[in-house]
Amino acid sequence: MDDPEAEAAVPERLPTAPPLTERQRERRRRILHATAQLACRGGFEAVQMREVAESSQVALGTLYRYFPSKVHLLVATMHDQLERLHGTLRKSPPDGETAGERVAQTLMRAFGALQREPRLAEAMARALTFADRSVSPEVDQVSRQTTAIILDAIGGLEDATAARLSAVRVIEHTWLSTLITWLAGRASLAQVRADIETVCRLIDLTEAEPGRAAAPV
Amino acid sequence: MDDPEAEAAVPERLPTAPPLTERQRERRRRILHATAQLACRGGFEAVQMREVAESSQVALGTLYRYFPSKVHLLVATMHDQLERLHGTLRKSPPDGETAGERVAQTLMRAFGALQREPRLAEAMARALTFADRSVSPEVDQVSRQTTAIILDAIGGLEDATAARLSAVRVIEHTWLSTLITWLAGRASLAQVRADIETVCRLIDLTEAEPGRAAAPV
DNA sequence: ATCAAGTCTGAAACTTGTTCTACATTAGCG
DNA sequence: CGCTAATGTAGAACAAGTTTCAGACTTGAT
Repeated sequence: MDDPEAEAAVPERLPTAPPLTERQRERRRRILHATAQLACRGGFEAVQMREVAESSQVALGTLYRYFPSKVHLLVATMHDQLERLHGTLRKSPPDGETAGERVAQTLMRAFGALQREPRLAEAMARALTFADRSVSPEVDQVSRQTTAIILDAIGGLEDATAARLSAVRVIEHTWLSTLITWLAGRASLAQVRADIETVCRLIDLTEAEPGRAAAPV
Repeated sequence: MDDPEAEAAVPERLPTAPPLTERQRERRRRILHATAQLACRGGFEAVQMREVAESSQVALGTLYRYFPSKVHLLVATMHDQLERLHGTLRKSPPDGETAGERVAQTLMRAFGALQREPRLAEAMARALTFADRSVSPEVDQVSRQTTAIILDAIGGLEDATAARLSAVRVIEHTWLSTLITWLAGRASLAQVRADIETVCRLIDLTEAEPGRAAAPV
């Protein structure tokens, strides 16, 4: 019936971006701000739709018009925060020797940033992994953002090989998982660091697209 | 306050296993069976506590005495299913050349098994990553099981080095994440396979512990 | 067999995500 | 301007996870 294996093709209605008026963009901003604030105080469960609506001075129905579910709301919040983070990261590029080291460095920096508001991070990360098919487009967006951050750290503007893209995906998975594991108190910071460094070695095992200099083992 | 960084120490009350009577074990079995059955039909959302209670002929309050939340229930179900799976896998060990190949082979086999009941897999996997601190002991149990499966595939009975353990954790994260991503329709089977194979290379980059071939403790 | 403690049951209540309804406001347009 | 469709509002209603409670049933020890 609706098994997976519908081969990942989910355009949905992201492309349909009806231009928002000023007041609407303002409302949206207020909502995301209220969400982040509530999340900072008490994580996922403190983000209650009625509270968000009240804090952002918007009716519950309106909140649902902007974000069709709590998960959508939190994934959008993650998108928002990641954008900020990506900007920050750009300003001080990693200085590792190999691409793998640079990626590890960048991810640990990102990790540090999220650590500063652990409850917000928890809310966003849990929403992200709890998301079902109906949130796929939005989750994909976040995923593309993460990919962009990693590719930035690798540095080369070249197209990556399939092997390298696979490595990037694996790194992404690992990054999110370790984050969640740490947030749930099931892993120490040392383990997180070790795992990030471990997985980032995969980058140095893959060649960049021909014509570029890369450092194999 | 209760930030993470309480340095991952979660004994909780798993050690306190009050011996169950026969009828109790029977009830528990019925509950897990009903859960799996409902999950097979409609995934996470079809597992409704009232339904589970009714299907397993147990009062709602009793269900909650056995499993303090829906997430606990589904994580326990995963534990149950993994036990079964581990048994199956043991019977036909992987035949790859390198440890990494064997691990990849085993994980793809496990993946195949879960694919057969995608909705059940979805329910269990989502519960697992959605779990918060209150479920840490149970999630850890599942994690240990997965680790055991991977170590089995590696084959050596030797203690693994820290580097290798880190690799195993990374593989675990990747395995779960790809599963979820596939279940949500955001990745193709080919990508799953590529990512599993990619991450399993990490195993062949790490040496097994020198000399000793016995279990300490 | 009996009693106390612990378990189970059925049903209602409570919480929070989500939906719906009836009405007010706004924005774009002829 | 004045209309109309879309958007926003307040609040009730609904759904499913979780809690609570009074009373019946088991169990284990005496």
